[in-house]
Amino acid sequence: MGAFTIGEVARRAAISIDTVRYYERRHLLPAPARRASGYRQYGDEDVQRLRFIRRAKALGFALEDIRSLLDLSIDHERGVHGLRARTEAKLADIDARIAQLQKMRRGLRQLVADCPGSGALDHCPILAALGGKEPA
Amino acid sequence: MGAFTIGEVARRAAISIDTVRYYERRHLLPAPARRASGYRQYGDEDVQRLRFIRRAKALGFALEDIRSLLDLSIDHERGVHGLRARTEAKLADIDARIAQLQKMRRGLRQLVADCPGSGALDHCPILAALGGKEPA
DNA sequence: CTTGACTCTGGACCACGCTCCAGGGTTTAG
DNA sequence: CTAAACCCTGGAGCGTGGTCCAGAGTCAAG
Repeated sequence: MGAFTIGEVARRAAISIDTVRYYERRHLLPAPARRASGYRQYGDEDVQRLRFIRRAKALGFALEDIRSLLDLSIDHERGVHGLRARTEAKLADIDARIAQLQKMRRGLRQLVADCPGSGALDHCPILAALGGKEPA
Repeated sequence: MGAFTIGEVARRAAISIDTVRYYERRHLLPAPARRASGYRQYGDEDVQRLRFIRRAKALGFALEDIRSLLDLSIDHERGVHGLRARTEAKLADIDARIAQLQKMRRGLRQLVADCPGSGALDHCPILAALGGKEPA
């Protein structure tokens, strides 16, 4: 369906025009067809791809990671060479991220639970935990 | 009771000398006393402060956040409220990230399940999981 | 006194992920 | 036809969080 201008595709993907061109330069988005005038022409698949990028970015993936995720799906279309290994590597990466965040979360959760919400800062467990002693 | 040089304080806090000076420029660390020669002189409280910064950073706080946390510690009456609120906000942010990562993880799991290393699929589950439709 | 390790300043530079700008050309509504 | 709104390119600039460098001075050991 779509034969969108860059402005339309940007609006549909809820990102800026500059960002669309930036992603093209960074090869996260394939170079689109051009009109005779030089205007870029996009389709629905580009909107999908840009939304994918936006969501993955919101999950904390670097653009480079996202590019490899996208490459992964291209491999998928082409017939799956080494796809499983790469997918599992990505999965391990995600698990590590989750574990890291959960560790962080437990630390902060405990601090909030212990925090009286009032009183002298000298007794604040958050500061105590952050400023605590270390071995060596 | 130290009277540490920048090298010593950096080593004790497990960060680089350049980073110590960088934190000073960014006002995360007060400008230290100087020897007649101009050498910076640090004390134990600086080591503590640098360790605080390192820990807070590991918990996901931006340097700017950390600077306000440190500033808050000056305001003993109000400090705890602000600190607790900031910590809780950070916690909510972390929870959201975990939830989204788990969603993505499920998508990738599905991809692995659907694609055991050979054969072809006509649809990418990652795109399905993350590139899904949006309102408008 | 010499040597080597350390420190000083200021500024350049890096990666990341945009964001904006100038100075053009194009498209479209009235 | 005109004017507004859009698009093009290339490159500069920005915020974050550092890292590295030159060219100079300082300190401690032998």
